Amino acid sequence: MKMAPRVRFAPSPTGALHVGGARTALFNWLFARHHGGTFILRIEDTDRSRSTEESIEEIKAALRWLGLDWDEYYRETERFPLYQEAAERLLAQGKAYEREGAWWFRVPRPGTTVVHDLLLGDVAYDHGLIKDFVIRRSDGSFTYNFACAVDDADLGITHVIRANEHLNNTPRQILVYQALELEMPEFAHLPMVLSKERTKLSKRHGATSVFEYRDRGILPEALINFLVRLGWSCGDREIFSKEEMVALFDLKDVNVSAAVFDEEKLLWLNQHYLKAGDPERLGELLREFLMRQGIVSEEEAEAIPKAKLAKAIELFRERSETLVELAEKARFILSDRLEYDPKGVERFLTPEKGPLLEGLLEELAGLDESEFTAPRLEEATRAYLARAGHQLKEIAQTCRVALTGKTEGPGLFETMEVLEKAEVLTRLRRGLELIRQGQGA
RNA sequence: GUCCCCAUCGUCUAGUGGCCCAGGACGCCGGCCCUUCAAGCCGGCAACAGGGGUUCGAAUCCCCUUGGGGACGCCA
Repeated sequence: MKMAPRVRFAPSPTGALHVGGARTALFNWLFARHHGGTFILRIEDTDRSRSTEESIEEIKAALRWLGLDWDEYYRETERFPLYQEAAERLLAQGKAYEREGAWWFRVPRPGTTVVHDLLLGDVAYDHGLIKDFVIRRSDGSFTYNFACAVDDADLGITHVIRANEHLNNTPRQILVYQALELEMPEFAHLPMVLSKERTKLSKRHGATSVFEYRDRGILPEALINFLVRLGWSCGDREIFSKEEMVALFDLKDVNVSAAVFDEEKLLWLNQHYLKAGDPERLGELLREFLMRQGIVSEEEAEAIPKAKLAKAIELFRERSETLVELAEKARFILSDRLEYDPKGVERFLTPEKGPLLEGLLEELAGLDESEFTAPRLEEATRAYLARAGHQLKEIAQTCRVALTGKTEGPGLFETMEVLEKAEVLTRLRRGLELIRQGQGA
């Protein structure tokens, strides 16, 4: 029986959590959860000049938003004595030396260090190519390659799962383990996530931070599902709930070549989760989104009935890829301030449609409020149209523009249902008014 | 420049020597449905980087070339 694994995600708090880091965190989290192990969040803030408290909080918030919970939490700046003791030991043993105030690790030469990578196999490094490196800066702080190895050993990390860009650091860390006679973890270097320009992800290439995607209306479950497929696969499957990922995830199904972050596919997944999710829950996400983006005030957002938001989700999720789009499309039901599409008005609110629209208005006015359900509305409308000798398609768009200001949207009768009787009559009358104005002009 | 990693449709990938004149998904194109836009359904286009080996047989193994990416800090 193997020991339960202990893995860590070790970001440096020098900025927002970006999607590449999120992917690394996800793989570590999945590995831990799949094997019933421990997932540790360790903040690598040994570079005090570049680390900020804001970044730490944002990274934690982003991980929580993604649903990646950690079991243990550490900050390297709080573990100073550990590094100090280890560094002094190396100095005393002559495995490190001081020069110009900094402490340097003495790389044994000649020699070779082989990284036994779980994904890549053996990778050999000639010590002739590895320069001595600083372990303790002249200001007394410790460097990454040193603190990282000491920490991983001290925390009993069993598997170091990190991005491929760290592969070349690994021999140095192995040297530290050996010099300190520490037990070594397994290593697994993940393929990089590349921008669509095929370069390392950075702020230069548009949205890269997790929260930027959130603010662009991406659902956390969509982002997680998208990220897990960057380097991991399970036959032909594309859709995975978090529980399914945990059950299915295995390092042996992780590949080794870099993956490009394809936003089109993210958008498709996002719409998938929009369509598949519980309307009430998504409705609440929409409420938060409306608030956070300042689309409506906090008071307004809180005043919107739960049922109405759920209805907005149901009506618009088949025609929206993101919450941004959905919020925009659903505006006409969340607010009575209509914005008419000029082209739609010009094309459909025309004089010859007047009489038919007016007739429909009268017909609907005769209906009881309780009859404002999509099926009943359709029945009544079709009956009226049949009597008048017209077809639905002759009036549908006119009606839609009057009700929503737009030429596209959900089914006409569903739209009427969600608007309810009073609002439908008001807007239809306003539409008639616009027709008359158009005539006069 | 040096070192390291990688190489299947535009993109994410399946494939682990014969089941592959290469499968799925996104995107794209066409059709159906239809009160609009979508969604859905059906169909289509599209790849084993090149060259050498190994083998009865290579997308799968080896070598070279080319291409891509990453690392070369008292950053992580």
